[in-house]
Amino acid sequence: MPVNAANALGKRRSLLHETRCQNCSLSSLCLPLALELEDMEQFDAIIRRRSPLKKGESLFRQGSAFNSVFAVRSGSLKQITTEGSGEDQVTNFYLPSELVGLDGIDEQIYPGSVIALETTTVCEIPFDRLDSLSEQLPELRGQLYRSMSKELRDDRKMMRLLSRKTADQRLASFFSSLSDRFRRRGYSPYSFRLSMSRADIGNYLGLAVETVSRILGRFQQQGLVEVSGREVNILHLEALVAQAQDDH
Amino acid sequence: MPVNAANALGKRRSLLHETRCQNCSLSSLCLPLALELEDMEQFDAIIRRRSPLKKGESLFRQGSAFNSVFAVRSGSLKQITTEGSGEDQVTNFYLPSELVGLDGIDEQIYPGSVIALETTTVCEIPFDRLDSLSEQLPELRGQLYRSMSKELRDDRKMMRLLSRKTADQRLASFFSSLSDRFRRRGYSPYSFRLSMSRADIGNYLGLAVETVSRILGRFQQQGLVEVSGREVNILHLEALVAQAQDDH
DNA sequence: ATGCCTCCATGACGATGATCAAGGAGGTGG
DNA sequence: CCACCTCCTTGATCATCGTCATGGAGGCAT
Repeated sequence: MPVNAANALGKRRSLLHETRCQNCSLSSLCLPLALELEDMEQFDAIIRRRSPLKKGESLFRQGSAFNSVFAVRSGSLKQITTEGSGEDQVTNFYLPSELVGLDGIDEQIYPGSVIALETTTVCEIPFDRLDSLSEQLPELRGQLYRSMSKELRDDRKMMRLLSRKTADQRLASFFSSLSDRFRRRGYSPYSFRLSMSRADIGNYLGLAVETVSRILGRFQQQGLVEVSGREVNILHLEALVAQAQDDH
Repeated sequence: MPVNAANALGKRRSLLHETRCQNCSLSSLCLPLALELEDMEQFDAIIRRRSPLKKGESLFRQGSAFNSVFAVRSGSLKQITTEGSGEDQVTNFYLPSELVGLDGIDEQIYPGSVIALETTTVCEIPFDRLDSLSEQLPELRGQLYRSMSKELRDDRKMMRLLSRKTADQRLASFFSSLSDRFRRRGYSPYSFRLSMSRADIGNYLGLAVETVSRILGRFQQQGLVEVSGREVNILHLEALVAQAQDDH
């Protein structure tokens, strides 16, 4: 088969199979999850495909104009906000199917930069189109409300973590939460690769890098996990979840 | 005038002047802020009035079924979440015009209890009616999206506060934020009464009560504020705001 | 390979804020 | 008016975790 024929086929395949919500393996987790096939096509029509982001590239920058929300298709990202002359703060990590940018609706400006932690593809959803479509599709509207509501709940959990949990509990929470998110996406909840650095983790959890390192070492000694660089093997998930609770 | 006539008049007055959005002094801050008069009447029609909550009474309990969101009309409330056998965590304070309960949409359950800090009146907005009305009124829908988005942004700020700021900065942030919220509501930004206890403040900010006391004392010595019990007098708002930034 | 990054681990020290303890103030109900 | 309770303050001590410092490991370009 000539090379360009293969390319054309590849292009066609991706158009047919990869870039449409119906064929997306994430459709049961993503925004259109509640839609009928017919409605999904309408939704699909407003999506803009994006070329993949490379590690370190930003989806958008803090302060730039809000136009779209984004659904992560593959890879992962971090959100960072810079305030005054203070240093950055990692406020979120995003995994496939999660919605990025919802906190920009209010002021029509993105309140933080979002940066790819690895090669990452996203679906861009122009918000004005999404809003009008949500007028016609109650299911879509409901799902959008639910997504935002869930993010609010998750934030409250994070606030609890930051204000009441010890460093060990924070790390344990972080790993069990990651494990759970991988599980929901069909990956192994026991064995995965961290796409973020220790510094990112520490910043997110309100801990110094050194503390993260030390505690990971301790977890390893206790036989809870096996960590080698960014490869993680959870040996004793139960115990980790128990550690994560703050009811010592 | 006979007593029951006075009562009837009182009832009528409140119906005409106090219980309708058009006449509410908060309408420029509250959910229907973007609505035309005509649309506001529609919105008004789905509101359920509630008899005032007394101090300590709960609007709803953690875990109870989600049916409505609430707009605070007067007074103030705190949201507290209890996790496992751990102690309570104060996750929010609500002032007039703010929306309570948005984080319950997702799981159709309120994720925390909401308790009046003083005599408090709220407007109940059944969510299913709000949702259908938001189909017909794009302005209302937009405002709802914006409210949730704003809450997300505020949460991110709180996360930053909890993970990066010192105890002094937290208190300074808390007071300047309160000051600002009072100002927006037409009250003095310099002189107000705290409706929450030191314990609530500490819990909310991730600090021990003792620390809150000590730092308030220090602020007072520095001439930043005057505090007597729950009465607060801000003497040097600029300095307080400066303290609040974490760019020492 | 070699050098130069960034990232990660580990040790020593110190500061910030939690905990423990005790007492005062103010409000409420008898 | 007194007793009691909750709320608040202040002091002393201690632990957790941040900071500083150093060295190793791995990736990437030359």
